[in-house]
Amino acid sequence: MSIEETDKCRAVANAALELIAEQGFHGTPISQIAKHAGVGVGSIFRYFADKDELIHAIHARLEEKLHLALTAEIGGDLANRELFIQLVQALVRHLVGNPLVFKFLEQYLNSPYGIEKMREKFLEDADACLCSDREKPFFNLLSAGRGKTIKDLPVAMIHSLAFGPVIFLVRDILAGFVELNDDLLLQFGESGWDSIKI
Amino acid sequence: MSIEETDKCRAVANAALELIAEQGFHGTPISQIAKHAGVGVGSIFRYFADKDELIHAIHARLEEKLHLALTAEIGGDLANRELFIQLVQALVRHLVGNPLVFKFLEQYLNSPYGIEKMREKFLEDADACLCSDREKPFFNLLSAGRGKTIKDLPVAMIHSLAFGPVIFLVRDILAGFVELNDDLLLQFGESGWDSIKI
DNA sequence: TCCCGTGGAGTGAACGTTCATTCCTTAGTC
DNA sequence: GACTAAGGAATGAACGTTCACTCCACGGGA
Repeated sequence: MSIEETDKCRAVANAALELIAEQGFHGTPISQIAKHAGVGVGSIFRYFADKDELIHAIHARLEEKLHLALTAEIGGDLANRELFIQLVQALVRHLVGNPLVFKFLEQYLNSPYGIEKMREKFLEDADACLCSDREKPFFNLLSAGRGKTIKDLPVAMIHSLAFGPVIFLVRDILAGFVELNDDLLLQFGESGWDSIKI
Repeated sequence: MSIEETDKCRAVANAALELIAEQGFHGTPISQIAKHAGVGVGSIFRYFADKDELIHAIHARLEEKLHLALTAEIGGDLANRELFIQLVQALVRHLVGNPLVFKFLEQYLNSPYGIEKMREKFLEDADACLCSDREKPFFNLLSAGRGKTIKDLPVAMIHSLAFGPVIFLVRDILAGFVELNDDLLLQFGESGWDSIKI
């Protein structure tokens, strides 16, 4: 069942997102999700075949929202300094502004759930996606510039250089280890570009 | 009990490392670890108070080995292009050469186990360590160069720029998405430096 | 030399708990 | 009354942990 179909469905998904982001997949029993959503345990299994399906549905929704949030702000060729920096800024802002999303996705991508998803995606289209759906559109745009404005390295390496720092930075911001401001974020974006530009 | 005290103890730790790296903490029951180690279930609880203690002990051992592997190769001021590049190369090589170590540590640091460890460390010495023990010595060396050869950004940000790409790259290499050679690794190290150098 | 007593390492069946999932009951709507 | 949605107690599987037991190495007495 689609995650958006009913109010209860959304309530379950939101409750699950909140709890899982804080406690992890194995730390949040269905019963707790049900209570937090104000719903009976049995109802959850009316909306989702099992816990896995619930988790995958949440992931799909978050990926979609993230995608929309970024494509709304960014358009054009990322093999271009200013657009790349805008992308990095938008990505950091979105993730910092939605900590639950970040925490959930981080867990998802570091779990058997995400690993499998990632591998499926990789097999079906080796050039299009590496670590997650998250960067797919940007990934293509980045690889387009290889050898022109961007170093002629394997796409996965460009990807690591571009997005590795972003994930680490967001993690540290949410942990309270860094305080971000506009100027710092700009410098961070520029630094990322420095690592991949020719 | 120390992880090195007896052969059986080591056998348990090695079995646990192998299984947990592949299946995750929650995917590997004690019973399976016992079988894989050729040991009775009860014996494990003779060596380690509980499952958590076993996991922490493995983590401690891996951190120590990693630390030794890197300090053996690297000495001097990392706020210096060549040494920084050497560090990145050594780190990637060690992690790629010991996939189980990488997979275990990645899981550990993304779990409540590691998060707590990380926070403890941070509270006890806010400047010394951020994401894990892994980079502590290098972290200090990196922060020493801030404003001289390295950009004057918060230490955590330098940290993200320096190590974020490394972790992402190793993950992609182990997943089979990139094939590494000496030249590529060198270019990768140089790219990392480009992002943090003034 | 042999035998028996002792201590402690090693074991795994059994226990209690937790959890995902089921399924029967109830409430609501037409 | 018939039908569907919702609820939550019941269920059974899986897990971490315990504990009563086995086994072996060793030492001292005969």
